[in-house]
Amino acid sequence: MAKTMMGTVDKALSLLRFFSPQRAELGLSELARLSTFDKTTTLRCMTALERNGFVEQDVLSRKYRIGLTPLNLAQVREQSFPVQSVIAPYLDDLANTLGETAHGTLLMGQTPVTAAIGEPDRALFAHVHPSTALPWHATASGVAIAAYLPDDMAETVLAHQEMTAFTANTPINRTQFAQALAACRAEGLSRAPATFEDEITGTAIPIFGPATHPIGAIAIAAVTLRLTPELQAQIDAALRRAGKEITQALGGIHPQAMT
Amino acid sequence: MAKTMMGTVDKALSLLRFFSPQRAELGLSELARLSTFDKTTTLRCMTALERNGFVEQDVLSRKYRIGLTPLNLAQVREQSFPVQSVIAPYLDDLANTLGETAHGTLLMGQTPVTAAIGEPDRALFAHVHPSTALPWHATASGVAIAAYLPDDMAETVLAHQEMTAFTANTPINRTQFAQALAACRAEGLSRAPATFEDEITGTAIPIFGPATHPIGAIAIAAVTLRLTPELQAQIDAALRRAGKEITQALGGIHPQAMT
DNA sequence: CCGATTGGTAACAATAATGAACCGACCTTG
DNA sequence: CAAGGTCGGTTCATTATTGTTACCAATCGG
Repeated sequence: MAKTMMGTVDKALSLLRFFSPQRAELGLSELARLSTFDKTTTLRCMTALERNGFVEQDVLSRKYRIGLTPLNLAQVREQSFPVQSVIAPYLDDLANTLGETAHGTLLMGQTPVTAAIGEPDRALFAHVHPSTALPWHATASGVAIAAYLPDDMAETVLAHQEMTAFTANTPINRTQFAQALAACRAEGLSRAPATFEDEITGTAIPIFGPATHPIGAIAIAAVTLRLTPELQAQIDAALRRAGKEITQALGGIHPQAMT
Repeated sequence: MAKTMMGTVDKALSLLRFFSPQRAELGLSELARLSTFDKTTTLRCMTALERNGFVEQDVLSRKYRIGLTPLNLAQVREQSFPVQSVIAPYLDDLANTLGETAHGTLLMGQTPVTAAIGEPDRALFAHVHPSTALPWHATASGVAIAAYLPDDMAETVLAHQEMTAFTANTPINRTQFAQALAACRAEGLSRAPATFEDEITGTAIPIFGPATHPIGAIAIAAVTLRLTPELQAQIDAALRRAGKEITQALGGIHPQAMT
């Protein structure tokens, strides 16, 4: 019974999620395959999206790409309730002072997506793909958000999780994942030692919205090799401070669990 | 047969268009009234949009606002097929050299929306609302785009036009509007002498996409009082040049009508 | 305390979405 | 060059999704 009861608008909207900087253009059949929707269903959704400027079609290749309407919506959002522009300066600051990559992840619908990046001014640093969806279980940001998700949402989100192993350290079953969540709740901070990419250690802290729900997270993606205990301590402290300030700046409220 | 039957996804998507910087938050009933959709229809659409992060609901006031997903989509779009970031520098340049407000309008779905603004460095200049929909008939940008729209789209767009009079000069019937379109096609440039706001004279030139369709326009909103014939000539020349360059930079093609 | 809002729900008839089969066009590939 | 695989797009009977009317509970303002 819990098979597939997705409204048509949900289908249409979810199709947009398959576009990313890496996959900026998608054909009809391609899109239908990815979404597991029928081809005609996909077509109708895309034409509806096109009518409203959410996607546009290349005249020659007939491939689809994100349209211009989202630009408008994003501007409206940022002008009235800025989030990205609030987080960005903190990330730049973190990256500069810590010398490692800082990135902000926002919860978009049901998936965490990298929304802003701050890169340190040095030759070698972790490279984070911008505007790309992140796996819940394998990233520090994902765990940090999931750890504080309200129960109902946590279930719907974690239910159909893939738990694919990106590295040897990636948690691949519910037990390991639950451990990571518990550890995060205990410390108020999530740690991802090479769970997503080898050589990179993630540390993340959630950002809260006005309902004590997490709306995202900020994280440091540090090169494991040069991650001394001292640096880790600096990262932890800096993240805690920045997280608190950002949550406050956005008018958010920490759940009582965190002091 | 004005009873347009719209698909459900169209309804959901069109609901998003009612949000603007001026009206950043909207309640359910409010939204239902604006859209003329039924209340429960509106509710179902909004919850679907919320599920996917296109809107979010204020916990206290239960009002809706644009969500975070559009931020992601906008980033994906600009990273792969930049438009806004291409136009913006031209606008700044135009504003500086001409001393009047320059603004870029992009065709989003069926409506032209201000996407970028360049303001001159002086005390008095025309103020253009950012991220706001523009009327087709009353603005130089609207006319410039409409004049080069493919026939099928022109019909669907112009069919249900309101033609409200903003000033004494606003074209208020199809004949006057058609005249403006013809004038624009003849000159390759549209002129709006106080058709939208008194004291402001608009001049616009369309920007073309790869299919020789207009995808938007750039315009100068000049203070009529100081608009000498010499300045108008400068504006015309600067717009023609910038329009050509932007169209080219975006990989667009001018229709043969324009040389 | 009242009537008029608000957001949200339940139920059913009617409409609109669905997906298998089909099409023509365009590639490779044998 | 014809076979076999794509591709985007169309048609149409079946069926599930949608819109509608009605009803609730909670605010709001006087």
